[in-house]
Amino acid sequence: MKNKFYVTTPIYYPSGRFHIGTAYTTVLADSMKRYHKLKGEDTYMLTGTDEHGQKIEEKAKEAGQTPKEYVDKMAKMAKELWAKMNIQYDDYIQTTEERHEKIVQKIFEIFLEKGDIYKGEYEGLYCVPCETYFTQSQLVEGKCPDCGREVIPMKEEAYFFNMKKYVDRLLAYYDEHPDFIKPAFRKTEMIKNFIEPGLEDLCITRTSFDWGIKVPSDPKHVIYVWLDALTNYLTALGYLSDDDALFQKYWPADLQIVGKDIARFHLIYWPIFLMALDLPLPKTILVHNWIMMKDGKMSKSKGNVIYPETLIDRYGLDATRYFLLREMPVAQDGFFSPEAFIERYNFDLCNDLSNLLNRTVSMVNKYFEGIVPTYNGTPNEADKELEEYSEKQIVEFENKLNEYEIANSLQEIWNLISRTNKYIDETMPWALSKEEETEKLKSVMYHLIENLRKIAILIKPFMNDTADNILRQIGVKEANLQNWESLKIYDKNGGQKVIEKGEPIFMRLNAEEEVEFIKQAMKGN
RNA sequence: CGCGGAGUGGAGCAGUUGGCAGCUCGUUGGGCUCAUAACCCAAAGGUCGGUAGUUCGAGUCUACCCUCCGCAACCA
Repeated sequence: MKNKFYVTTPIYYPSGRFHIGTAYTTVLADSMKRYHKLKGEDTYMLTGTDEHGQKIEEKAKEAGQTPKEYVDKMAKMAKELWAKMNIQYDDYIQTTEERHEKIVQKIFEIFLEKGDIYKGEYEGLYCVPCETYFTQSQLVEGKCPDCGREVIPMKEEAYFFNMKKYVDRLLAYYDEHPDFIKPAFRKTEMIKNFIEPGLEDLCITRTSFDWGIKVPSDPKHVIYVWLDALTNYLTALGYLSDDDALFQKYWPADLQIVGKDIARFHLIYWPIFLMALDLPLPKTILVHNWIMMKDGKMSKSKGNVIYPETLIDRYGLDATRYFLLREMPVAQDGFFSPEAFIERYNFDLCNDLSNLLNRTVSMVNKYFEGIVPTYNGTPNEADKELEEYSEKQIVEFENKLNEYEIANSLQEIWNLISRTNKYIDETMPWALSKEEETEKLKSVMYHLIENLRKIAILIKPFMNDTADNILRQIGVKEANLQNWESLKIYDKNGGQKVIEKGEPIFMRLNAEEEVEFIKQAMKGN
């Protein structure tokens, strides 16, 4: 029986163009999926868009479209971006699809019957012109943060979910499942900030706007964002539908990735909803931080917004994915800067990785007419050491990745790349050639090609095309030398022909020019 | 007020269970020539925010304090 791996991204709110942060979350999910797939697991990845609510209604009006026309257009754009980024999602859910809306209504009625939902009054500070409620802390100088006008206390009839009923169970669950929340400090944050002071019941309906899922038994109410949005992870699998085969197979989720802005909803309300439905909880919810700019958050007015397309079009998909994953620490905010991007490109990708491939292919051609020698033991002192080091790095890599320390796991791969570059200097193949130490030279070439093979497999989840390119250039064709299992093999490579002239996978960039290019692109946005 | 995170050589960061302070970039010097002026080696550079304490020994534990960032509940 194969392991299964179900990974989700949040459903994004399509009120504007997706920026690099959205791309980051999705690349993270995609990479984890590809990693588990490469290990032979049965994987399933879900992404989508959260398409209800007042803001969408407004955006649609601005665009002169119906809300549904608007969200369909946005979903199409999102899918185009994910195609461009080679995201292997298995399903894309839109919360305006019938398969979702029907089930959300069903879930609402279940909660109502169970007595988890009750009708009450929502009280808040209301801005009449903006038709929006705000909390005290959202106000700017006591006034509406959007239009600056006075807000007035208002009440409206609303349904609430009885969160208090489940608090103890939630805390017990936190306690018994240390892997449930990563990084762990998010758990402390939730407990200290929201649970200990007394968890409030969650308002789950509104009557002040229309663009949402109607409550079947009380249709003047529209189901408010969180019950609608969070349940997408279930409805996409066909939960409570006529065909729930996917649900049976994949639930509970193995990994749910969310940004820190929506941590509270995923770490408190979401598990409680699941408990109320008597469903198992996801194994891990990974909360990642944000991509910041040197001068703070990305914003159009600061002219520091970077879109993924800009980087992909000029530097390629793999370089962009590499930068995001390598530079963002997950548990801490990461910083984007044009300088850092170009440095990563030039140093890590060109100098270290691409150059290692290039010099190796060139030497195999020069010394052995392009035929990779077969394994002949370890006649060089350095061979054995390299083998041991490589083996160790693969373990380190997996340890880090399994803890979702993505940036560090990539670091471990690059340590292996550096070590392999160093191995060339240690063994000095050019000297071995001159001295006609053929057996030793063969061993060196073998070990270089073998390490490149392993490096290619290791980077495959993150940089698929680059991995394939490396394997092609070193002539590795058999499938059983390209899968995850084959990382354990060290003596079955060889005999094949490398390409005659190495093709640089990354070419060195002119740092000054490119930094300027990215800066201009950011201003242009 | 409260809660969470961070404060380590010029810059950006690692430092699970306390035991000679590491990495990348930059700087300086050297090596090599297979490779994209790339690659490899070496050196300089830090009283690990502050104070007090626990300990044979603390960047790592405790207390208090300072600075920066974020959160503060229905804003997606």
